[in-house]
Parts: sequence; C-alpha cells; structure tokens
Amino acid sequence: MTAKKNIRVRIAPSPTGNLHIGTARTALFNWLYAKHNGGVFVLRIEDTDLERSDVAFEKDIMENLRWLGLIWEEGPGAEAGENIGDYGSYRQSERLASYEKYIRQLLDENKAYYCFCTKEQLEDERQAMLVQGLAPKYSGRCRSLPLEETKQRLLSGESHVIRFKMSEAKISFKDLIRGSVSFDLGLMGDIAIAKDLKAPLYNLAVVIDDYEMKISHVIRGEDHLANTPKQIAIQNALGFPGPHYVHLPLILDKDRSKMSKRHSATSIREYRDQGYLPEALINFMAFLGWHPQDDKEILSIDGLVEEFDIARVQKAGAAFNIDKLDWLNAQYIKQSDDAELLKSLISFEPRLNDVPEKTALKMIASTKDRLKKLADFTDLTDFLFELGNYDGVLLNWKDTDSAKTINYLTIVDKLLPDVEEIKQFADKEGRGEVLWPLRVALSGKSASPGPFEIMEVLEEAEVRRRIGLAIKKLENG
RNA sequence: GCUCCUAUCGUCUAGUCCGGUCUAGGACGCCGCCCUUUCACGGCGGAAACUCGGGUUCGAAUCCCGAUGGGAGCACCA
Repeated sequence: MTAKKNIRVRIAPSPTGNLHIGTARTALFNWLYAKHNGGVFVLRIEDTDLERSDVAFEKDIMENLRWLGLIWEEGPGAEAGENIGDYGSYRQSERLASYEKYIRQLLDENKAYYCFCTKEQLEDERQAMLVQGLAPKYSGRCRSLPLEETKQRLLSGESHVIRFKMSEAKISFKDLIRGSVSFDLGLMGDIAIAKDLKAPLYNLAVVIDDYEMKISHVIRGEDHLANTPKQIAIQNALGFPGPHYVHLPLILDKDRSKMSKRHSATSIREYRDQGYLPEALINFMAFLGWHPQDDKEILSIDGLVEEFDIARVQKAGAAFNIDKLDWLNAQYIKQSDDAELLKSLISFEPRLNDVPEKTALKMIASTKDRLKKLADFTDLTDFLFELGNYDGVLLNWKDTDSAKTINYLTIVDKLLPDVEEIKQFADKEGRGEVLWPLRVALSGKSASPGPFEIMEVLEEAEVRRRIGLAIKKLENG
C-alpha cells in the first residue's frame, strides 16, 4: 500500500431515494481509492432539498453502505446532529451557517446577486433560446439591478434566488481518467447558487463542503462532468484551492440506456432482498468499468483494495449484466460456509427454524450448488418440507411400465434403511429404472437433488410414506 | 437544438499511453461433448469483436483527422 498523504474522498448521496446501485458503485470506487492509498473515506448527506429529502432514505443509505462493508471514517452518526469526524456536521442541512457566510461574501464582493425573475419568465426565455438553436441559459436580466432596487424588492418580500456571476472564460481541468476536459463558461450563464441566504443549492454547497472537509479527490459519476466547470468557477471566486477530479463512467441498463427502475432493480435493498451476497455485489460493481491487470474474475474485497488503480477505470459507460451478477453470486454462495449460509437463509425460509440444525445444514448442502440467489432456496427446497402434488406418470423411467416401477419401489422400501443395499440393487437393475422413480417419489419433481441426498434430510418414516404414496399413485394411475 | 464525454465478441473487459510478439486473450451468456437416474455443479471444446472513411508509417486495434453510433448535461434537483 503506497501511502500518499492527505487523500480524502467522499460519497455524497442525497437522501431522496434508497441507496442506488450507481451511488453504491461510486461509493465503492471512492472507498477503494481511499483504502488503496491509505486515505480517508467520508460520507456526507446532501439534504439541502428539504422537499425531497427524507430521513428514511438517509437511514437506508447508511444501512446498506454498511451492509456492503463500505464503512466511512467520517460522516454523520445515527441521530440528527451526531457526527464522527472533525469537519463539522456531515449533513448539509446542519451546515447552513457556513453556506450563509460564503453567500454573503459573494454578494458583498459583487460576485453574486439577487434575481427576481419568475419561473414563468425563465421558462419562456429557455424555450425562446432553444428555438433559436442556442444552449439555454439565464439571460442576466437582474445582473445589474441597482442596489437600492434590490433592497426594496427584498423588503417587499418578492420571491427571489441568488445567482453567481459567471464569466465568459473558457475553463479546462484535468480529470484523472479522461485527461484534460474543457468547457465554455459563457454557455452556462449565471447559475443559481442559493434560493436564499439560508437555502444553498447543490453547486455552491458542494464547493464549500469539499473545501471545508479538505476533500482531495472528487470521484463521482460522469453525469457531474458538466457541473465541474461551474464548481471550479465558484471555487475561484471564493479563493478555494480545487480538488482533483475523477468522473466515473455510468452504469447503463442492459440495453445501454440510462439505468431505470423499469428495466432493473436499482436499489441495493432490492438486491439484498433477493439474496445477493454483499461480496458478490462488491465484486460485480467493481468490475463494471474497471478490471485488474490479469484475468481474475473473482476478487475479494481485500484483493480489490490491493489491485485497485483509478487509472485503469474505463471511460465509456458499462451495461449492467445481470447474468454475470448471478454467476458471481452463485460462486460466492458455493464458497460460503454452510453454517454461515444458514443464518442468512433463515430470513428467506423461516421453516428452517423448525427443523434440527443438522437437518437444515443437510438441506443447504444438497441445494447450495443450485442457488443463484438465496431467494431461490425456497422453491428449490419446498419439497423437503412438504411433498407437493405431482403426476404419477412422472414416476416411470422412460418406457418402464408401472408394474415394474411398483416392484422396484417395493423392493427399495424393504431394503430401506440400508442405502448401500439400495445402491447395489440399482446397479443390478439399472440406475435409471430404480433411482429415477425413487427420486421422483421423494421429491415429486422432474428435477431435484439425488435420492440419497434427499434421504439424508428426510426421516426414515417420511421416506417410507412418500414411497408408499408413489406406489399408490401408480396403482391407481 | 447546443455543449461535453465516449467507441475491441450479445455483455463485462485484456491489449491502446511506449505502433510489429494480436491469424486479438479472459469471463458471463449461448451451443456441443463428457460426468450423470433428473436438475444443478464440475471438466473439455466451439461460434462470437478491433464502428466506418481518410491519413501518418515498411507496418495501426494501437497515432492523427472526419463521419457515424452510444451516453451525459443544459432547474429556484442533486
């Protein structure tokens, strides 16, 4: 681990929804970068939008970040007002005094101004510019309002917003995975930075927080690329040094469109509820847009930390491939310890509580290799708890007739506690002829684990009962 | 519409910075075979890609330009 000094990164979600898989991946890349370089990973809650923010979402974000193992060294504590770390509150709603100070500074230095344009006016202007084939931006109507007039209108309680005086300059910055990127600030117009002294907007709040929290690298989604020049302009106006920037390619849906709830599960919670293991999700997310130097596909979290290199991150968006996630998850399930698996499986199949632990472990052993998700366990093992109804004709192997099958099952029943005897019998008579009906009798299914595996789980009396039932079905069939 | 980013198998990607070792490697998925009472697991094998057009060069997946495709952004959201 190469220890670079003062590497501080952050994940800054807004609590307007459950932890999104895209946010989780951004968090992971930040976390990996911090861990690989001996830096600090900070969580900051961007809840300046009071309308849309909800503490329930904040809770979900923190809980699932923890579940994934992406623990922050600094960030908000569980309760409002609680913080871990030395850089003030890590919730934007609790940092209003700080924003106000800088908004006033900008206003005093004539780098920002009050704007009284109505939303309707703004929308009309926007449409007009679009029609002309121009990039829509604020006209600057209120930019040079006389100080007296501004005071008057403020006093009269007119609704307003605070805008930043954007220069016409071209600005370019270095992105650690994209190289130099340039924008024309003249195309952006005077952006709104606050609704009021006590109501900052995103672009302003980010700049102040990243500065005050001494963030060294801003690693975020590519959707923020066009915000970067705006934020740099604000930094310059405030005299802040800028952080390094890294814009990650976005996760795209299977059809390469923007990831949406319509096509895929978008929240970590949903994946968790389906029984994806955190290790699998981490491995999968890390490999969306990044790859180690060698051909490894399965990398533990430690391996990821060891090998992670931000320079190897892809530039183009990565389509979400659920099949690969399923495969990875199956690999991790296979590697898991049965007793550990039992703990997680209980929430998917509560009946596991009602059987002896030894039996539960045997159920897991027989089914583990068939699971893609933990949620699959229920369907796959239902017959072990309760034999479902099935068609008696399923009992006959290929073109064996029922009379023969009845005979086989009867003999098996007599041989019963002795598995070795049954095996020898099957070898003599033909495995398909004997084992297929036995397995169907025990499972009631065309596909299942083998009969001897099932017999490991079932009580002898239950085995006999099921065989008897099968014989009855054949006799009546 | 305008701006920015981007481009290797269906998908995730190695290779691209430092042109030749690339008749382009791995993984998922797909197909076939083996193992096998079934399903799954596992093993083996196969099909499958350098977006296109110019240039530079003895030589380009790799460098340059353009076109095209894809993505993102253009809020009193973040």
